[in-house]
Amino acid sequence: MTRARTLKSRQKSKQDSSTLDIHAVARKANVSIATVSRTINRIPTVNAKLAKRVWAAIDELDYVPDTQARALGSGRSGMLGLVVSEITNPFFPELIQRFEDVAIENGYEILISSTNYDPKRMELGIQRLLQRKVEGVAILTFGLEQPLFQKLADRKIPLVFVDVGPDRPGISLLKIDYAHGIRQGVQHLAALGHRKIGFVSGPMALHSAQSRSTAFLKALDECGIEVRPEWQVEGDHTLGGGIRGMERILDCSSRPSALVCSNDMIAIGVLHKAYHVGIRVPSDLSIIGFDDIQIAKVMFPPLTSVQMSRIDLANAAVKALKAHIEGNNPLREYKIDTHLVVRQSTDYPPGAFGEKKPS
Amino acid sequence: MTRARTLKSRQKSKQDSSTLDIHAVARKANVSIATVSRTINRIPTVNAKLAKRVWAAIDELDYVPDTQARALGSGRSGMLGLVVSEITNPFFPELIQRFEDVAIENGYEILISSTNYDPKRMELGIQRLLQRKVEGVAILTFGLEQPLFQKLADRKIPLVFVDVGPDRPGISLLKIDYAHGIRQGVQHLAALGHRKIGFVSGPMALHSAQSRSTAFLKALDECGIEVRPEWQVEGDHTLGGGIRGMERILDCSSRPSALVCSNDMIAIGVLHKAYHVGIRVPSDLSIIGFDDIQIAKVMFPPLTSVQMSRIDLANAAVKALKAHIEGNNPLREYKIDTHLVVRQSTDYPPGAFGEKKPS
DNA sequence: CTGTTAGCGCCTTCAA
DNA sequence: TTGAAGGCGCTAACAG
Repeated sequence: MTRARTLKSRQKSKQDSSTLDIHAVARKANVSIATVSRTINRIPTVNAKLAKRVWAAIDELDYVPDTQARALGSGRSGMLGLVVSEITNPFFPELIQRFEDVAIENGYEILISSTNYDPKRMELGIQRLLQRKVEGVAILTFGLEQPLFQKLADRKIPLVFVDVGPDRPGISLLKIDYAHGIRQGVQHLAALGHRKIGFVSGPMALHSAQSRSTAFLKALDECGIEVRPEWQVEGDHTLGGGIRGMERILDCSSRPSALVCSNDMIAIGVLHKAYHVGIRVPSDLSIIGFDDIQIAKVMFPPLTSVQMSRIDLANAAVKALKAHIEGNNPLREYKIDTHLVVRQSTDYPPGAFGEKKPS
Repeated sequence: MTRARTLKSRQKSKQDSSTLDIHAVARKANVSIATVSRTINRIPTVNAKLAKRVWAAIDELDYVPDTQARALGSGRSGMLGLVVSEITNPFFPELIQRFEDVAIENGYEILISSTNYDPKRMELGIQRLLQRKVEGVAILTFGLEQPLFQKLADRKIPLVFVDVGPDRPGISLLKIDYAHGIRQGVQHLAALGHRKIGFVSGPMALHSAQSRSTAFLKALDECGIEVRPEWQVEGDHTLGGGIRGMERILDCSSRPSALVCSNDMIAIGVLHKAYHVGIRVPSDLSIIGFDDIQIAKVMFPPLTSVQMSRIDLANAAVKALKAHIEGNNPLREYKIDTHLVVRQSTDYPPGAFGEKKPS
């Protein structure tokens, strides 16, 4: 069966006569390719002398192993997928950065897919993740339709969701304690004397937006503050959503003295609109955001916000995925805390002292 | 030499008896794997009837071709690398998003690598790009040390740089016309009556920061405005850089009435610091940013900024890379325009009317 | 502990 | 136009 040793030379762009592959290294180091492979993979049973020769050869040739081939041979792609809603919302880059760092620390590469709230786009993204044979996927979209992830689940790819997800093996949840931070926010406002508090929510189709809204209503109740439906407006988690939300508030017959927002982008939109119509923050209106993104602290005034740690989120996500992949008894749920960061967008309600009402 | 047909069963996690690979599809469609491959790759010579059968089989089995294997077989990874400085600077996500969109439209996947201004991190990132066998890399870091990209160049991987880069085949440049937008900015200030104009630069190690600074000085000269070295302060392209830059300006014996900033993050930092010490914008101090990131327009006051189109940048980068990869006479340079967007952070200098100086 | 060798899943020439 | 079969570069039994 020995066939003519056809000098391998397909149309591919071979630079020199021999390709810079594991064979070249093996030749140079005078060992077998298996030894080279073992050395690269840091398998401890390799003779130190040989290993040194191998590394030297690698160095000299400037050899870089081909990840694709490695993945094919080993059956492990070494990639984690990360699905986010919208990369242009500053919350996500901060999350992505941390996720990437942690993933790399753990020997994984990441493949990012941003859905932009578009199911079609999301489906394509998932298709790509599938094709690249990701070993696990963190879906940090905060509530987009889960049916779309069915394909991933079908292939038994470990998954991490935020808040809620199917109760099946291979799936973990990052349970965010919205209630805690939001309660702190409402209590903070109540302590300042606010009784007229509104809420600009995210899209109610998003579970996370619902949770925040619910947490707000509950906190209001706990403080014995009346809920005014008119002051519960729905936006989306963008600047525009905040601006439109504020416009809705402006239309109210009577206006709230404080507004809690479902995320910082909304809060910034609200703030912007407020100034635009001459409402001063915090003297006329107190505002609380959610997420505590980086720019929150340099807004004018610096935004009081409920912080949700991107670091904790990313850490937990990678940790969960890794546990699933390696079979190290992954947890079903990972708790993520939230807490209030008080800055200057909240203050006493107007007229709290001496009824000085702005005209 | 015929060896026992060992039922393929390495430790790998095979789900069922047969893997869901191209063979399964071929079997189901009653064709050879070659035909399946051709069908998937949309090679026109495939009989329509067969193709239909193949697609049906693919659909039924929910088959997804393995990109890794495909890459190995074809020698094309289908990936483009994108190196950015700092994913948490809002300028970059806007760029990344567009780059990704365009890349996908053109059949490429992207691999992002953010350097965080850290050479070590950058080297690791490049290593990863190499391992993944990217077909081209856009280095949109605006000026980090190029020697680090030697490895990419050595392997003849098509490269795109911003502003400057080695003049070699396979390398294109995105030439940004900083001068135009910055001149507009300075002229705008001059027209308002400003004669005392300072500049908060980015790190001068960055070519793009130098270019902006140079463009500023040139524009000043063109307007016949005196350059005051004390008012040229160096920062970095972050919020902190802006805050520190403003602190340096505050230390000056006499203060400028307007400040041009090397990017929006600096401008926002400056704005923040200014308010912090009671300087009003734009009545006491006019500020111009650069980049025109999304949040610039919702700052208080909305930031006047020199816009550099992320869309144009991303489009040109992918276009250049694609031209190189496919050998379609790529251009050496692609021009990117900049222009001023006037908002409310610029106004007449203090005392322009009736010498009303704030105490 | 090292070397030999059979795949991994696909692409692509080659012969039919 | 289709099918058969040899790589692509690497990993991981298996035998020594």
